[in-house]
Amino acid sequence: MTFEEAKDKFIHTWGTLATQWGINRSMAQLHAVLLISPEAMSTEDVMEQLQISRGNASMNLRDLMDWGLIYKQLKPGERREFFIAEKDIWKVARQVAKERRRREITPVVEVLDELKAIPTDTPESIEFQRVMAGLSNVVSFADNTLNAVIKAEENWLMGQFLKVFR
Amino acid sequence: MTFEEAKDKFIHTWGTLATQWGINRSMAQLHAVLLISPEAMSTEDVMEQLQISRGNASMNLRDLMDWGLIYKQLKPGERREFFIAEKDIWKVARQVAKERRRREITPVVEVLDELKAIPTDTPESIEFQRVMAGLSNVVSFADNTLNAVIKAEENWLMGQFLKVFR
DNA sequence: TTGTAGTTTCAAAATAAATTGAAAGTTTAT
DNA sequence: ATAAACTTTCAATTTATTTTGAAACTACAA
Repeated sequence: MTFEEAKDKFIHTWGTLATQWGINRSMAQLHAVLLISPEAMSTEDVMEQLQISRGNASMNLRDLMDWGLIYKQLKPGERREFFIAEKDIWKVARQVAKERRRREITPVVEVLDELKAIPTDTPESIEFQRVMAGLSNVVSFADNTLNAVIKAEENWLMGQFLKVFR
Repeated sequence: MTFEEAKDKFIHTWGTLATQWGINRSMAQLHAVLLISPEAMSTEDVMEQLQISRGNASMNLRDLMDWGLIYKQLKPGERREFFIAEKDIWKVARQVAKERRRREITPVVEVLDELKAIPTDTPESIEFQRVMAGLSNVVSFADNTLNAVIKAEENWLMGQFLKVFR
């Protein structure tokens, strides 16, 4: 397999995979392209490489910035904007964990807490309670696990930071 | 909030949440309904409760069985099939972890292993290698974490099993 | 100002995914 | 065998999501 083929395969695979999670193809492919590019790229560059429209590129680049996965880079003397991906993959994982936690875990916790509070009189409501309690536990576990990832890396970064001043 | 309201809220919330993961609304709502039902339910029952078509119910009940989240139950003297959900929420979590691992992690590992093998000559291909190696690490971590969930519960089950013969 | 290079927005079009419903298929009882 | 009760399948429809492209907007330069 040549480098070009490998590159295409990666971009393509990443796009397909992302669809299974809630992420759209363009966004995943934009991320893939920027991840493996040693240079910052302009909107025009990525549009051409992925054969997508200007609007699509613009919107998804913004979403990627909202997720904290890519950054704008201004080149001196250049009018247009360039984009560069966060290259520390653990930081990428941390960002994704953070976002997913915020979007997916937090709202469930809130609803479950609310639903755990209903009275248990009938057999149906007792069963309901049991399920809510069980789900609460599982969700807490997921939440703690994600937090561990997020915090572990933060602590590691903090460690590196402190070394400098030792 | 009355019990009926809580029930509706749970079913509705679960359906919405599921969409963010790759699961469709009907499947999630069917699961929710069966989870909180103390009794096994017929296809007709769930169709009526969720106001969905026979075909939709049939297909999604099958998918839920494929995921190992619900079971068929035959009632003596009854011709039609009844469905009951796996009520051990940790077992549910374990099943979901297993399925997602199989569908989402395994294929990525394969592609990454293949892509890690390309030659590193140009600056571009060196960068590419770095990214692939980094992703490999992260994916391995996710894989190990999921496995820990899966195995922890299996060991626990195995422990319970062995107790009987002690 | 006015023009130019660039970015963002958003209604409309294209694409993808979920759902329906009726026909075909199964199983059991008579 | 035939019918009745029930389940599955799948082409057609509906719904939801993604993508396009051109107009509106912004920032800068002459």
